[in-house]
Amino acid sequence: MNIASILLVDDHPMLRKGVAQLISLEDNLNVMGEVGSGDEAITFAIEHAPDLVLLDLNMKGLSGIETLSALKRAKVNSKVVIFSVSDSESDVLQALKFNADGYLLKDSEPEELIEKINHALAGEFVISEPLTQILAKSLRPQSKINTFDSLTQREMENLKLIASGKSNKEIALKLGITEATVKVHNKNLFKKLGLKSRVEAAMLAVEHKVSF
Amino acid sequence: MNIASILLVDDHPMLRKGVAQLISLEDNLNVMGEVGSGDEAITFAIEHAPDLVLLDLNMKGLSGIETLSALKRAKVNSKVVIFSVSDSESDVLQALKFNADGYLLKDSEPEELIEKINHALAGEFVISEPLTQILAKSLRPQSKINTFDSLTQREMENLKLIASGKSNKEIALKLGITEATVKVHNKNLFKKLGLKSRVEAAMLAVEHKVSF
DNA sequence: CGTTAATTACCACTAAAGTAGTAGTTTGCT
DNA sequence: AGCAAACTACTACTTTAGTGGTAATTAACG
Repeated sequence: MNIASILLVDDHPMLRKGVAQLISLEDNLNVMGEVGSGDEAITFAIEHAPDLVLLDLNMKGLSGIETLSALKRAKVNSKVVIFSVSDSESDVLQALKFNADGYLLKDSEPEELIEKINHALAGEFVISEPLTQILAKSLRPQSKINTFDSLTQREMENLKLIASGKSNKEIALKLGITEATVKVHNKNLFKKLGLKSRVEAAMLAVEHKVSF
Repeated sequence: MNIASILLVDDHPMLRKGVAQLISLEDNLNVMGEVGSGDEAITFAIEHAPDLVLLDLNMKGLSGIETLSALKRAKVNSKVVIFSVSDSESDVLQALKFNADGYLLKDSEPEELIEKINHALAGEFVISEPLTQILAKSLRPQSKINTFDSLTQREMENLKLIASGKSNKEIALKLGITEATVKVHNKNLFKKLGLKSRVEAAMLAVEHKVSF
């Protein structure tokens, strides 16, 4: 196996040194460069095409996510693994959304870090153990389904049909009621949920993973 | 710590025995019962309220998912962990959707199984290692983003704003163009994607995880 | 037996959304 | 230079959506 080149991106030089040291102990890994900002990371990555970029999330200047996004847009052929202290759901999900190749926590054990980096290099998506629950949670029906508790059956049916792209006329046909009645249900459900339009209703429905 | 009671649900007696044996070796775990079908599982669970149900997915009669769904509906206060050979995305996602408390693969190492069961009992969501990638994948933007390749920049912007619930007027304001122009863009993008309304556009956008 | 909530339905509008066709600019490509 | 694509804008409609108010029917609750 070849030696894999790694770019460290973090605005804390101390931490960079620590990680660099750790990585340098591995025979098959090589720290190709260290930079302290997103801008530098992008420049460096485009220039040198490292096999993997270990990217801090909370940086001054360009944020980690922005950097990630820029790297992916630039079609840099490097794996990009987020390396962060944050275990917040939104951070993890954002990273996923922008196609990070992994998300590792800074408080991981050194051995775990090395292991996961190797897996990431092999093309696997890697994520620190404690985050699996977050992933799972975000895929579940939100408990916020309570939001819909105030809706009557009919209103709920309307909501689902709206979210499946149906017009009022089609809904009326499907439910065997008049379009006027459909409008009444819509009006009421909009008011209950504080919505302005059927589009908002549809989006709310998917957010809360209403099953159609 | 108390001894946790476990119900095994699997239509293969041999496998049940194997797992039962494995579990019985643990001091803090106790196999409270073994059943071979979803129906029996539901009856048993309601009757005896085990701390955890280890539930096979592919059973004759009531499927594992149906059983899971029934158990959750019945508000049985047991953790339900799926125990399956299937690592297919749809199975895992379905299990999540119906609020399984975990998803473990039958080819897990015995130690891992025991460990994960304990974690599940402690309230954690558990999942076999190889499945983390599946979870991650299903959260990512589908590669189908190609669908939107035919759209121009402006059409794309319109799409995003539509999907964020904005009206044509609001879109016009935001983009600094007239409402008439917004309608033109909408018309064109609807035609390109074969859509009938902005609601369909919005739904397509979320399906493909367009970033807003 | 009242009362309330849910469902249905109409009317009368106002406001959005969507469709068709025409057309002027700019930009990039040949 | 010439063409195509993208972006802009307008006119003129037609269709959907959404709001407000009124009201009858039914089922559930106390």
